Amino acid sequence: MKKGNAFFNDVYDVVRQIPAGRATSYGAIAKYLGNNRGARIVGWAMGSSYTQDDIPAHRVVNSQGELTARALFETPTAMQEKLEKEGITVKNHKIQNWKEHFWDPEKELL
DNA sequence: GGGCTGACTAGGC
DNA sequence: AGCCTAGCCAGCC
Repeated sequence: MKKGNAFFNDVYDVVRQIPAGRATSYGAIAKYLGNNRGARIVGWAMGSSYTQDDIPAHRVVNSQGELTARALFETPTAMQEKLEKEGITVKNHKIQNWKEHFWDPEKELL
């Protein structure tokens, strides 16, 4: 059995299944994959592949609904605009009504 | 093979 | 309430 290589694949697969207008957190994905403490790996895994158009990285934020990844985007506002374009209200780089926009893979993908 | 790093999270001060 | 520290896991040098 291979190592975390599958973990990366799982992360991409989950992120791709995130519906528009919704967002999830690294911790949620990590927990869904079995690594509730491996949230950093999730973010890093995508950080290494956020360049792929198949992965809506802008729909993945931290547990606070904060757009922590905007710094890696081409522009610091690209992430926010993408989310707003999908119907998510973003204020001060944070998702408003985060609880309502939160997309839990454990509940949706279960 | 050991150590560092990282889009995190939760707890402590 | 805000800042700091510790923990965890997987890839890369």
